[in-house]
Amino acid sequence: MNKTKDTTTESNILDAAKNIFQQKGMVGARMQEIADEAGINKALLHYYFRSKQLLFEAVFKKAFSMLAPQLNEVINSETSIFEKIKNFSHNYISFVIKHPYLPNFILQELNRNQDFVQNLVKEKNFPNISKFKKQVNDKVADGTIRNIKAEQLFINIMALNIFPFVGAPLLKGFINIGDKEYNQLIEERKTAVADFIINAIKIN
Amino acid sequence: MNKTKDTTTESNILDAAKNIFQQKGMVGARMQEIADEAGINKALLHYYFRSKQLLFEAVFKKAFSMLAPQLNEVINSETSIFEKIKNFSHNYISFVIKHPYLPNFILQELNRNQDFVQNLVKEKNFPNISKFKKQVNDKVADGTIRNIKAEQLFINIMALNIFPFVGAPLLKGFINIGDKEYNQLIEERKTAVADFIINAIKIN
DNA sequence: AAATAGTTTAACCAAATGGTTAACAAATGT
DNA sequence: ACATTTGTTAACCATTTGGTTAAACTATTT
Repeated sequence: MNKTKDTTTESNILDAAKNIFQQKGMVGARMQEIADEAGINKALLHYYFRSKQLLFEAVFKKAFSMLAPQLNEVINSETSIFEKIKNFSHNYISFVIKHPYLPNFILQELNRNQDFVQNLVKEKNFPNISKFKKQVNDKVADGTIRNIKAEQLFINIMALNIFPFVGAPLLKGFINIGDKEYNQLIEERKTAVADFIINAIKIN
Repeated sequence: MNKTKDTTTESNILDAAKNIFQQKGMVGARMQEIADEAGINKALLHYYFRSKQLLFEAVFKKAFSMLAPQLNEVINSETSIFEKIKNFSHNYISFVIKHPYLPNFILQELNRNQDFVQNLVKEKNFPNISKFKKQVNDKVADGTIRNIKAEQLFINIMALNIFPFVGAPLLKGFINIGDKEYNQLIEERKTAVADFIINAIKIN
């Protein structure tokens, strides 16, 4: 019947584990805490997912799969570079506002276990920027945008979109503002980031 | 005599703790591992620093104090905005190449303990961007740079400089390159980042 | 209704972990 | 020389933690 929001034990666990893992990370999270959050016994966690490691991987892959397709979709669409940058920035920031722990969680765990990323790259649907690269190179060649390496532009796009979330505590400190004002700045970035990037690369 | 490189036990410990904490974080680090790294007994850690928490705080503050003054110095210098952006980017990236774990360590721990940042803000020498803010507003007013909020420009500068380090594993995966090629990209960013920013804001 | 398979729990366990203690060694002062 | 402080260690301890077991409970099948 209700396929969208099934409250089976398994998805309950995944949901609870997501909350705890994203707040505390793999090493910081306790199985007991996840069990409590899910309102079940600790042994039941091991019944559904054999170990902490396997539970973590299930949560991580699910989290990653929420972000990767977005990137893929935008970057491989048939629109112009400028449109891609606008769409990606707006979509990504809107999405992450709803899942604020996500980027930090993924970055932290990827840094903790460098090999982990090898695993992800192999999976289908892992973002591939070759199309984007070609597009940038073409537009540099025909004089639409300034001379820039596609890789550098890509890094810049990711940096400007993702960093404000992972660096939020630091930035709030530096700028000396509270949550409310900071969220307002983030909100503005839905369009401001693309404007900034386009100004940086566009010729006339 | 040798004030620069004293190899007293205390600084030995701090050095070992820095290595372990920066790689594994506060929760992931083990006191035994730090003791081993320092080549001493575990009890000696507690003799010098009473607890893991206090040892961690000592390491963290030392790490933070390596980054903050740099930012302060550049941002409060008497040079033009463009010079500031150039200097900061070049200095920061050069510095972090030598201490690659530093940004991720600080960001991670700041995210883990949101209150911690309150502590840092109070300390003297904590970066203050008010001078930078005024400078940006002036330059917007006199038509030197495009209309942009100083806060947004500041976030962008930080993002473009810091993110390539904390997001390295992810970016290497997306761009599909190895360490060597990625380090080369980072090297280029010493100048490329400032060019990008200046292009984004400069009018003619 | 009896048997079977699937789900959930309380109690338990071994290993790991931060921290302590008490004894020992090395400086340091008198 | 002796006493006192400072530095260092091995052994120990209480607690936490991931994981297991066996029993109980529930749904499904026969």
